Amino acid sequence: MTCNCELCHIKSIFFTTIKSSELEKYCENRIEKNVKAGDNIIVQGTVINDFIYLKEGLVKLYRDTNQGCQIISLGKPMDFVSLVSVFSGDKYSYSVSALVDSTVCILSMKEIQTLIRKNGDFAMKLISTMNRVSESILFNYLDMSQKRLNGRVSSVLLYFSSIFDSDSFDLPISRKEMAQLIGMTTENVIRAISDFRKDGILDVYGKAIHIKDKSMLIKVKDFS
Amino acid sequence: MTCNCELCHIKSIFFTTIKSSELEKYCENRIEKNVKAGDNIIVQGTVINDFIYLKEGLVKLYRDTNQGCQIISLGKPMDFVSLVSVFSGDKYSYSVSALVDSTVCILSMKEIQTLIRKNGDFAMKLISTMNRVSESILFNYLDMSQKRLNGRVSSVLLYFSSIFDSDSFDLPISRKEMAQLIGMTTENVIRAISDFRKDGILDVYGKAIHIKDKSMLIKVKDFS
DNA sequence: CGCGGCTTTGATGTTCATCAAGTAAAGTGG
DNA sequence: CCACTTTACTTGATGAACATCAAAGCCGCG
Repeated sequence: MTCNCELCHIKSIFFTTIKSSELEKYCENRIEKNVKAGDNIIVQGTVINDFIYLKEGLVKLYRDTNQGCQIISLGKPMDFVSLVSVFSGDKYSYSVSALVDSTVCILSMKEIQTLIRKNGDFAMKLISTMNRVSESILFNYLDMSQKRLNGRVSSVLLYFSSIFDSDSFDLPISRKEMAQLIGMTTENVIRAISDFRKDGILDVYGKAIHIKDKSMLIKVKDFS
Repeated sequence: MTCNCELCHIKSIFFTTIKSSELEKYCENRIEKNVKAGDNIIVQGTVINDFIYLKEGLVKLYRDTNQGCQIISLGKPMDFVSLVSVFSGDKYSYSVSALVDSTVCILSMKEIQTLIRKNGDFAMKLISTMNRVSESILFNYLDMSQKRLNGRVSSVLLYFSSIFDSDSFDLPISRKEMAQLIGMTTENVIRAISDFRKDGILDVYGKAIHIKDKSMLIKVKDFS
């Protein structure tokens, strides 16, 4: 395989701290894998051997509890996939699956651990990246918990609008998944979207969303 | 100051990876500080210069938002104080204050960064400790969000029972703080505690709590 | 083409927030 | 040390937000 990590658009996460001469070695040992929408990338309860990150696409991080399925966060490239528990336990405490066709890169944990020990700059970079991601997940959660139904749905819609960089997009998740993400019931998510449609804030055709009144949607996010 | 880090009961967090000969240097540069119940240790919005950890006592981590004050988590020794944002931003995104008389140790961030770069074992230890703490805060949040009022209050009471290692203890937080911790109103926290008292699960005299029926309290935690 | 899961709407009930009002406790200044 | 003020605590009544249940249409997939 031709090594192309030098050209990878997210190499800044790890590889700015690695000399080009060394990079080739890591590059060759890595596995790049395409996953289809719906495919599992990580399964809760399995042993952690790999260090996985998302190169392209969109994923959901979730966990199954006896109260049902709970979506912890959505991840895009630059957000980690191999997140929190990678260095804290021996088994994954959550699952990850692709929401759209995606590409992941897989390195062995051992190799990463060796890098941490050998390359202090890499270690620093990794720590700050992981903490930034953990913090954003946690604070997003704290923000969400202060909002009511309509505010939470607005947040999610605006999140998609921002990552797709458009006011028109196809929802990459079902109504049910949105409910699992914001901690409400499917019925009430549907009602919220319906309200937005009736109020002229959105056009909705199934999964296709067009935001007609963005400033209003932002107001709902901030004051609801 | 006599260096006593060798004897510190929480030196395992950091200092098992540091040679005794070197330890003395870090030990001398550190500041040990006693704080009284109610005192601030970290103030949201201030610049991060120090690496602070809790040696003894109990603290609350909280943030002020325009919706009011939100308690993010409680921390005891071995849980970090200088948590998430230490390596992810330049300002604290939360405050920390002591719930009981406590002792903190303060090192300079620069020194810690030097250590990370120089000592790979230290870096690994630090990463896994920080991730373990981040993960436990996040998953505690996820668990809480699946419970209703009485279940959340049970969880908090059982948490205190476990850290004080007794069924009789003085609540180190007010009803209002418990409300901010579990995301409910003060009135409803009081009602929940009142219910437990009426049902013979607790004896309550102000802040003094005695758990009379622990198995019932656990059932409430698990099924409510 | 038929089955199961997703979506949608309505009706009903539960859980919790809000408002109000009063008591107890704790801090403050003379 | 006491009067005063503020903050914490407590209970009840009411209403809002959300879950649950039910029923029906839709869509995709084997």
